[in-house]
Formats: sequence, C-alpha cells, structure tokens
Amino acid sequence: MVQYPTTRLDASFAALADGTRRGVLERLGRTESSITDLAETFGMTLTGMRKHVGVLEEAGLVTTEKVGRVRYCRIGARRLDEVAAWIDTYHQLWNERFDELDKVIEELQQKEQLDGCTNEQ
Amino acid sequence: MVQYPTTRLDASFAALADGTRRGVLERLGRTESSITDLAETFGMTLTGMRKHVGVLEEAGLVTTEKVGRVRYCRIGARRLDEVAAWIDTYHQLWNERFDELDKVIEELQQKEQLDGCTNEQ
DNA sequence: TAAATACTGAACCATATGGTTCAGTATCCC
DNA sequence: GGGATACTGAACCATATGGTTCAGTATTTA
Repeated sequence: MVQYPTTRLDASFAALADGTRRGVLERLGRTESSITDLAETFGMTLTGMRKHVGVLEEAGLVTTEKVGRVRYCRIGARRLDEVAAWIDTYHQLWNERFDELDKVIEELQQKEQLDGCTNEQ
Repeated sequence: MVQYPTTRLDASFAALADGTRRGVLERLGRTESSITDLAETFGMTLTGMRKHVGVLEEAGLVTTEKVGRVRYCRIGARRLDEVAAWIDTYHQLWNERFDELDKVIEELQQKEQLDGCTNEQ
C-alpha cells in the first residue's frame, strides 16, 4: 500500500524535522507574523528566518503574502493532513502488532511467576 | 505550549523524511527482515541500507538484534506515538482556524453571488 | 527628498545526508 | 579447514542544510 517516494511527504516531514520550524508553525497557529517578527522571536537573522519560512512554504505548511514591504506568514493549506494520514495508517497497523507482542510478553511473565521468582528485575 | 527543540522529535521526523526509510518501516510493519533482505528489496548496497536502518534505530522507530551473522530488524517501540501526538495537537488546533476561515470565505462567496456573477470560474 | 524599515540575493562556511567502494571480521556449512 | 554468507568500518563523494554577512532594492514615513 502506498508506493514509497511521494516527494511531498518527504518535504513535509523534512520541514517538520527542525525545532525552529516547528516553533514557527506553533506561533503561526496562534497569530499571523512577519519575517521580522519571527526572526526576532527565534533569535535569528532575517535571511535565516526567510529560509526556514521558504522550507515551510515549499512543503505547503505555510503560505505567505507580501503587502508593501512586509511579508505576512500564515499556517498554510492542509498539507499536515497528508502527514497525519501517513502516521495514522502505520501507527494503527503497528499498534496491532504491538498488542499481539504485549500478550505474548504478558503470558511469559505470568509463566515466570508460576515457575518461581529466581530472576527478578 | 511545548518548548521548541525536543531533539527526539527532530530525529523521528528526519527519519521519516526519506521515502526509502518510510518504505522500510512499511515493510517491517508486515514482516521482520534482515539487512540483506532490505538492501535487496530497495536496490541498495548493504552498507547503504545499514545506514538507513541506523537512522531509524536512532530515532527509536526500529529495533535490531544480531543473531549469528544476521541482523534482524523490527518495528521498534512506540516512538511514532510522539510524532502522532505532535501532529494531532497542531492539526486539530489549526483546523479550528481553518474552519473559521472557511466560514469567512463562504460568506464572501455568497455575497458575491448576490452582487451579481461577473467573475465566475 | 532623505532616512528608516523590511525584505531579498549572492556568497560563503561548517556540518549532515545519502550514497558508494573496498577491505576487513565473524559465522555458517560442506 | 575453506569457501560462502552477512555484516561492519573507514574513506570518499556530491549535494543539502542551517546558518552567517554584506550589499542591494523597495516601501514607508518624517
């Protein structure tokens, strides 16, 4: 299911793999901000922040609009849906496998208790 | 909420930002595999695949065990929970904002229709 | 119109990533 | 024991990433 590549997912995950960028997303979730706002908040040069915003834009997680000399950044589109969908699918699938494993382990532990408790901890 | 860095999240997202690695996770979700298995499946050298598995291991998404000369790889721990949790939180938060936006847009469109339909498409 | 503000682009830097090859080492099996 | 198998480690390579500085350009504003 789902052929591997899908470069959009790549871009989304890569964009999320940076603390500063996740911070920017959190902030934009609360309030629209300019590049200057963000750069100040995260203690970084304008140029540096512009790059981060660029990465988020490319991933479709943020949209920006330039009004006069100010570029306003907002949480963008629903690209996060794709990411969430991927995670959810495998998360659920794997949890089923984990549940099975849990049962096996539980049984083993119960057997151990019955057998006598020489090797605890 | 949630201070930005959290390098474990960084590692998890970074690990997921690669199609091959997501492919490996999918496969391991179905069946335990050796490095050789994985390398063949994804058309890559052993060394190359070992690196990918290493990245997934570091992120806690995969665990491995060496038995004799074979290293077996399995879906590891529930680190994906952390990722899913992060996504879910913001996903939900943002969707609320999107819903508001949707209403505004809808109202605008209805007004447009009332005003006369010069600019359809 | 001049100064301040907000951004952009090019160039640079150190380090990380995704891959390879090649030369081991360890294990299994005849 | 000797060959095949399965991996490991070091070295290398090209490109990407996360940042910087510095020199613009465009837009406000006094």
